[in-house]
Amino acid sequence: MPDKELPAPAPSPAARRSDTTRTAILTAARERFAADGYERATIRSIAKDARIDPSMVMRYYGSKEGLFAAVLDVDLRLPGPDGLDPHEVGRVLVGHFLDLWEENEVLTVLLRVGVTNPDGAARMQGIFRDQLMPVALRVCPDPEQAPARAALTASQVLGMAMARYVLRFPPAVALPREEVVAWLGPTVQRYLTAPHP
Amino acid sequence: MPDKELPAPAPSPAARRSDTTRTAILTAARERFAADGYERATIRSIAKDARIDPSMVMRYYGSKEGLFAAVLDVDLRLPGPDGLDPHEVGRVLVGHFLDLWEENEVLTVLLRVGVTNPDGAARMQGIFRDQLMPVALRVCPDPEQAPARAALTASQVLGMAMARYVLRFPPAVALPREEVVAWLGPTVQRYLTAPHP
DNA sequence: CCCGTTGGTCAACGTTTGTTGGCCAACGCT
DNA sequence: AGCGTTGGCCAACAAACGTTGACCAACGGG
Repeated sequence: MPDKELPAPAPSPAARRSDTTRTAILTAARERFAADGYERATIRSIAKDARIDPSMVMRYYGSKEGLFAAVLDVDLRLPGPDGLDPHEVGRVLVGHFLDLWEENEVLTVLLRVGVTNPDGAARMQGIFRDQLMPVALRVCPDPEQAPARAALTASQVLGMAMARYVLRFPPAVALPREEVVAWLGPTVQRYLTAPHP
Repeated sequence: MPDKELPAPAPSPAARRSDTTRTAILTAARERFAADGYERATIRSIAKDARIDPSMVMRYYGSKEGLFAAVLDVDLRLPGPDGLDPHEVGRVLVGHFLDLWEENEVLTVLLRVGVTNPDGAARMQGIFRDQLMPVALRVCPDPEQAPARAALTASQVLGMAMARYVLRFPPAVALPREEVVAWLGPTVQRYLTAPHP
């Protein structure tokens, strides 16, 4: 038998018996990547958290980078054209991002790895371009300014996430959610809709 | 590592014959740490950049963490009580931070490592607390709100630095300096001096 | 001139990393 | 029952890392 039949019995998204293990790995990886960043999160530690053998990670995700890519499938679920009151877009966006950041650690992973790893930075650029820019295009007065205004918005949102969830500056952590919205909402509102200063 | 008896012939800042090598190491380390982050910047690669032997790094800085600590001696040189027009503090601070960020890579190192490494985050908190908070205390109306207002300021400044110098979002990089000041200046001004919303 | 001090190189160490292949147990069809 | 397929573990690999200590070369005061 010179020809080896590859395992490949279920290339389709059928339910596999190993799905529980797969998601256990994914969950542990998300936590480890969020806590330690890309380089310090080792496959061995992820495997230990998931209570399986390190070699299983390789089997199911090919490599550390493959696992990382699987973790980083992020959908910001930004509001569509409806539900976007142009007068409230600032507060709405800030609140939405706070929700996202506290709902799970994916965004922390993204930020931590985007800062460390060039591939992570590229992925972050992609998410910014594909998900935040359209919102800016919809609400800002001059479409030509949309990229700049989206970038300004991103800078403020990312900065607060940084101070609050990654660096954990005590005053930023202590700030109640509604107060963050009250401060940052008008800023984002201005970045997106105010006339060019 | 308290105080071991180093060869210590010149514990005082006297001129040593090896100073050129020492600064060569420090320069190479700053660039490598800025480009690669703490974990990926290896002592071997730093030594190769400085064209010396890896063991010299150990000799002069004790360990990788020692070298890292030597790199991270950051003085933001924020303006003192004089030269702080309360009506212009926003624009002044934003401009000053842009200067700092473009003058050398130390702040990029700090941010990159602050995000990855817990010690780096601690150091960043220290710089924030010791250097930015006093400014907020001086210009903001209610001293009790100073920490929160300083944190808000830090979030916006850090976020822009992130988007522009670390993640390199194209629209953020393309923004001319004066436009960044025009957009972010009023924001910081409001965070520091406007009445609580 | 001699010799202690300093600047620097070389080769090796022990660990940890991502990754691989072989082996065994449980399943599910016929 | 029989047997191929799948899920999982174990032991090992090579490479790269931080770190160490032995060794040599040049300097400089007595």
